[in-house]
Amino acid sequence: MRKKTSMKDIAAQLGVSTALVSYVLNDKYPDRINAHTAQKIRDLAAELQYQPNQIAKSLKNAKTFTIGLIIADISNLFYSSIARVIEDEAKLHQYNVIFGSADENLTKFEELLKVFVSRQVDGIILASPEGSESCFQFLTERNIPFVVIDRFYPNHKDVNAVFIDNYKASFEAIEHLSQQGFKNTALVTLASKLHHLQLRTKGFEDGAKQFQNNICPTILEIPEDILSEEVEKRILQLLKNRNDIDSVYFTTNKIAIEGLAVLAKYKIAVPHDVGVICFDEADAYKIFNTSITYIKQPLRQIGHEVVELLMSLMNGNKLNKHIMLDTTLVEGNSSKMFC
Amino acid sequence: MRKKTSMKDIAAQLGVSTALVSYVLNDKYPDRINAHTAQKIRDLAAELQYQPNQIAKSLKNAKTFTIGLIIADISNLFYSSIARVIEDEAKLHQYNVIFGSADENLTKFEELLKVFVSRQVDGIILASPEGSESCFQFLTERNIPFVVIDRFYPNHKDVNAVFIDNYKASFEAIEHLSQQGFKNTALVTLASKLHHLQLRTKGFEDGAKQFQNNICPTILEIPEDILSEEVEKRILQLLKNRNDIDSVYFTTNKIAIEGLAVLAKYKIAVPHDVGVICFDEADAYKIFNTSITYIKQPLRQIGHEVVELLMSLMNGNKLNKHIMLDTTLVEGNSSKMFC
DNA sequence: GATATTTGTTTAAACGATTAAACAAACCTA
DNA sequence: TAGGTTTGTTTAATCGTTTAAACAAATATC
Repeated sequence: MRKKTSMKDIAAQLGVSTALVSYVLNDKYPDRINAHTAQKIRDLAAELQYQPNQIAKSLKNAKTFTIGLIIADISNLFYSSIARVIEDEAKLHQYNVIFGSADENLTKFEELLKVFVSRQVDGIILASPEGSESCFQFLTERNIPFVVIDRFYPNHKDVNAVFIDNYKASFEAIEHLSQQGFKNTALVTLASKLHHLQLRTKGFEDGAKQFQNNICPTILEIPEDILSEEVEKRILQLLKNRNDIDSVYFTTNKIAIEGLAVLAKYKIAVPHDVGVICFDEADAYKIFNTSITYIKQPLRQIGHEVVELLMSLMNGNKLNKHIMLDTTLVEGNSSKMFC
Repeated sequence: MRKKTSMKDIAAQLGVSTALVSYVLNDKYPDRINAHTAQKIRDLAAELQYQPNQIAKSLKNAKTFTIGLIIADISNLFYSSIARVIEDEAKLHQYNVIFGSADENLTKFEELLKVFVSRQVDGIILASPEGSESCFQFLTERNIPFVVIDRFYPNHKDVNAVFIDNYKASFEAIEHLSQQGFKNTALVTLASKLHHLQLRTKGFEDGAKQFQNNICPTILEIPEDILSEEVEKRILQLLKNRNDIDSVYFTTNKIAIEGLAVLAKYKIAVPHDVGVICFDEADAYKIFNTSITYIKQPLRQIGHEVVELLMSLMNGNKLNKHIMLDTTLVEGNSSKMFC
């Protein structure tokens, strides 16, 4: 039940000032301080298991070594994987991460932002929800460095961001399907105005036009808050009643899982009855009776780039970077017509 | 680029003392302070978008409103779901969460613990790895409230913990399989000395004895750090070469996914060729061609109980609670012999 | 009208660290 | 031996809050 040791305690026990203790433990004037005294201080600090009070340090230095991370939902595999990488990368720079889930909800998001500002985080990484653009000004005014991940706001080109080439990923996905012989791909996506999702749709449309000669391809938009059974109904309708559609492209892993579940449940054979390509990885793919072709995001690289960029901003560099990374197409059998 | 507003700024602009500002903004002596002055202070605070410096508050009050969370790996669905619930529950009490992944690695774990102590977290929630028992004394000495989740250390009955009835869950899983007609269940589990996993094994053994008259049931232990192909080989060997085994019980969701993937890949029909029951939920189950029977942990309740318990400890209550919660068996077709 | 009470506000120390500046003693140096 | 330099350490202010205690002016009490 011992009280936590402070510099004061060490100083008092040795009859020196706290300044000296601070200098020694921070190796401040190594050639000035008496070696013997220094050793005594270090020994006592070790004996009392002194741990500096990071809060006091933060107050004095106006630096908390904390990064705030706001994501849609920590229990979504994509975001938790990103969170994991960011945690590791931050640790390399002695930074810690505090996090919050915003659930694509503007109010929650703004609440979190306020809390992070209150806690004097040195920087923020965020995947901000629809309509959150005003936060950019809020943070800029307060001089708080931040980087947007996953998303991109074309009206805010001044905002630093790390994201993937969503358009190209989609475009190439359709190119791939077409090369494999699929002539009419349908898109199943989230109903959302978020630019990165729009780009996935755009890439799909342009790909369909270019590679499948399809000016007006089928698009199914699933609203965010819809019930699982309703999703099932809509996807089933698309797949059962439309013989002209020979393949499907799911634009998020959540939707892909819903979709694959429907395929499994209604014994729609992949790729025989319908070809499949998905965005993002998922554990679930391992279990599907056909190996799944999917678009893989470079998670580790995203995490690395975003932390490096943020560190640079926190070091006072004025930057305006848009780091766009490439995805990889991991080929399974779900997109092979003749297999 | 405006500097952050402090109480000092507000006080200076209105020609009052910071004490008064503090009293007003914290509603400290509402019937003492001149209503007009109070309003002026509140107005200016709003106008300048004053956000209290939580760091300074923490230093003064010796309270950070921060909970440290150490889990094995934030990118594992079970832990990220728990993290999510804990985040939400903590928020209800105005607490924030800082987190770290320990990867079942003792050194990383101890590092994290030190960082959290440094940062003066008010309490810690941890799923501590094998061999980490000495941390309990470390935390107790420093008077830092903590609660263990998921795991239980029988040699440390003084430690507060929230966990599920692993033994019963396993025991009932075998009872269920036996009721459905399965006569010889094999266990596939992680090679680990962690007590909660041992209990899953014990429950299985006792269940096999009781319900299947099997004194020495088959157990396959998978080492933690093994390659995926090697896992596949071992599971395949078990399932293909042992005709006497009619069902399998996977004790973690990670292992279950590996196992189900093997079943899917080698067209081993479930439940026709082999019955299946799994521990923990997974998105992946949705996609399997048979609906999966699994043991569901009450995640929300675990998160709720652990935060409530920690809050109580942080309020100075001396408690010694072991909160054991029940799991639910979610019945799918994978464990129905005649389906 | 002297004293007590209430009302409204300020003063100053504290939390645990950091750090510029001051200081004292010991040691050159010419 | 006076003045300068070096060595080793302390003093005191500071970061942004909180809060007990002090204080002054206005009001109530007898």
